[in-house]
Amino acid sequence: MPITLTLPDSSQRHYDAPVPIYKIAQDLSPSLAKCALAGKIKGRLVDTSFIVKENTAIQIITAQDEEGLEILRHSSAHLLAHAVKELFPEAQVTIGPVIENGFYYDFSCKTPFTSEQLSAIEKRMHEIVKRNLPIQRLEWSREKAIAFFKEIGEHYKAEIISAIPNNETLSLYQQGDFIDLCRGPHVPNTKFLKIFKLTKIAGAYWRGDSKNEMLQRIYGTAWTTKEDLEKYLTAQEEAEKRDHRKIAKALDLFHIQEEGPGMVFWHPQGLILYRILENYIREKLTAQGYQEIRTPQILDRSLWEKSGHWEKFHKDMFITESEKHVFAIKPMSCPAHIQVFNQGLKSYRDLPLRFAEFGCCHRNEPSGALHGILRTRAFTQDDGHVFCTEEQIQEEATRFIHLAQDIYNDFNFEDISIVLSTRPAIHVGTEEMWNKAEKALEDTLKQNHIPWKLAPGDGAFYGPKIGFEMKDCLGRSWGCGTLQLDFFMPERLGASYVAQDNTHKVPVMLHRAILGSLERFIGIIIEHYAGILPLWLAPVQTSILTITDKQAVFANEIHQKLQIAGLRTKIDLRNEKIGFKIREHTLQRVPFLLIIGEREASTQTISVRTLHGKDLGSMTTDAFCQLLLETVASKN
RNA sequence: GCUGGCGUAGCUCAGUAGGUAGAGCAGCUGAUUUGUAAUCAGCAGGUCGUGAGUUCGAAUCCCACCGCCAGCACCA
Repeated sequence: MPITLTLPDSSQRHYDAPVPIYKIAQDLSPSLAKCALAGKIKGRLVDTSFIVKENTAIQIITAQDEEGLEILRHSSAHLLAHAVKELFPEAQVTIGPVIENGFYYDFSCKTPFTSEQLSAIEKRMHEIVKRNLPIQRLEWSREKAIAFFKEIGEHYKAEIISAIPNNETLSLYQQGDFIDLCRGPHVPNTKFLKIFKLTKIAGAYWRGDSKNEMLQRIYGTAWTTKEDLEKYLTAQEEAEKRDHRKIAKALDLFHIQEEGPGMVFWHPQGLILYRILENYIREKLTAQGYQEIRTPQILDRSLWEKSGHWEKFHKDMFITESEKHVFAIKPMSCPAHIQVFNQGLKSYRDLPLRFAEFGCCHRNEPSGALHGILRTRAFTQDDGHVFCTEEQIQEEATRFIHLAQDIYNDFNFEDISIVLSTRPAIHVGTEEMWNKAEKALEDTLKQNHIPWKLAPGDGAFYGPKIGFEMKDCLGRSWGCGTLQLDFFMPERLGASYVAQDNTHKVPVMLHRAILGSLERFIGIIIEHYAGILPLWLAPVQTSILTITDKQAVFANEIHQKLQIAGLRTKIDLRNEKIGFKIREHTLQRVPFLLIIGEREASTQTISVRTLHGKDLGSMTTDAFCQLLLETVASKN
């Protein structure tokens, strides 16, 4: 039966009989055939050995295509498993997917891999590549596949097959003696796999469940060209220099020590940044009709029992006691905010009622989760709770999202992902409530044309949430802003208002934060700006550097003027060369350096040098003040 | 919490057939009065994470604990 194939440029090719992809590539051009990794028909990726039997659109995939690179990485994972099996026959293979920038493969083995073994494995991978092994697709029955993997002692593989639905075709891929279960597609030959590097070893639970065995995971990265690989590795090294823990040490912002794991000692410089953020948010919230409150740090166990936290989270709370009463140090402020709401009778006319608190919370996070100031055990939330009617949800959610976007804008964040998390397996409240709540959040996102990712089952036990996630220097995501709908806790803690019809109704509560935790947000912005904070955030905005001590009097006058103008200034009168002073203050990332020598003193001007070494020339102190104040106001 | 790695001066790091510690920077003292990213010299600085053990002798070897780093799990 003749078939007609449509190419990406809309041209057509005719064949008299079914034809494999590699043949089509050959017919198109020999050079294309040489680098063909796979084919794409009807949006589905297939091996080059795949035989096309019907009229269809077709595309040849090479390493230049995004999908081609993914296939390369996937095949690299198989190559890794192949090498491991040759070197460590007793290791069992499990899964080996593609991830951002590379791949990993999980192995079950008695002893973990060492870093020396990692290089040996990498070397073996290169050897296998040189063997030019064809990679062939096999389609076996379930019985045959299970029997095969059991026979060769690959029990995890057998288990994986058992979990695959009966109606699905089982495909396996063979390169030399190595056979792995895989959906495919794969590159046609191991010779295509050259540009890769194994990066790290780590433990990982089988099926991502901590109750299961811990497997040994090997991570690798793979690229189309050597240059891409080098570029990636250099970029990683550069990214590591942005680590907020390193920068904070260099800039003397804060420290954490053994006696207080996950708890921050803020130094003077760091606290300046902290306070700027706090006051900035305070102003924004006040403008949005929030009223700031402050609630106790520890509260009696009975309140946490009522709220449901004791049952669900008491292992994660710090507990203390006094006179036979057990108290929990608050892990969040919401139950306390309801207590404030409950004081006095509330009318529907009071709603929406917006409370804000810079609530210092303690959570006993697992030791392995702690990470600088991005994940701590003590942190301050820019917390807030909106009490409103069901009808007001949409409007309040929209107001919140606009506010969040407005604030993130001031920090020039471009890479924020928005995640909608829906009901978890264990949750309170009725399905009807959840349906309503999830829909309300989804509608808000839709109405505001905000793209989001869905995270099914990731919601809080009392309600669904919208999360704003930001990335750190190494691309790890951290939750910052959040909006959580709660139809449950107000009722549980006895909140009510008098409605228009004179009945008592339970308000809906919106939990919300924009920075999330001040600690985490500061960590994120340090990495985001690589420590070079914009003027409005810089702990020291300008340093005055004298050439000799003859200019001390004039320098002090300037210092005083700048301080009166509300600028954060340091003065360096040390008997050092100007180059030395410039270097030190530059390393401290001070945005503007004022050089004061005899010339300046005699003309009553200042010479301004930017952090990036640009000479702004001489100007009067007043002109400089104005320049800085304008820059601060613009948040640039 | 789990797996692996790591923990030496204020900071960055060196220090294995086990013989009781070293550099640079910072600090202090002195000299230098200097024009846009490191002036010179001298001095001082460490219970080698903590505890217990092996040994004539431990930063080094063994064990336990604490913390940090990476990943996993967790993240109200």
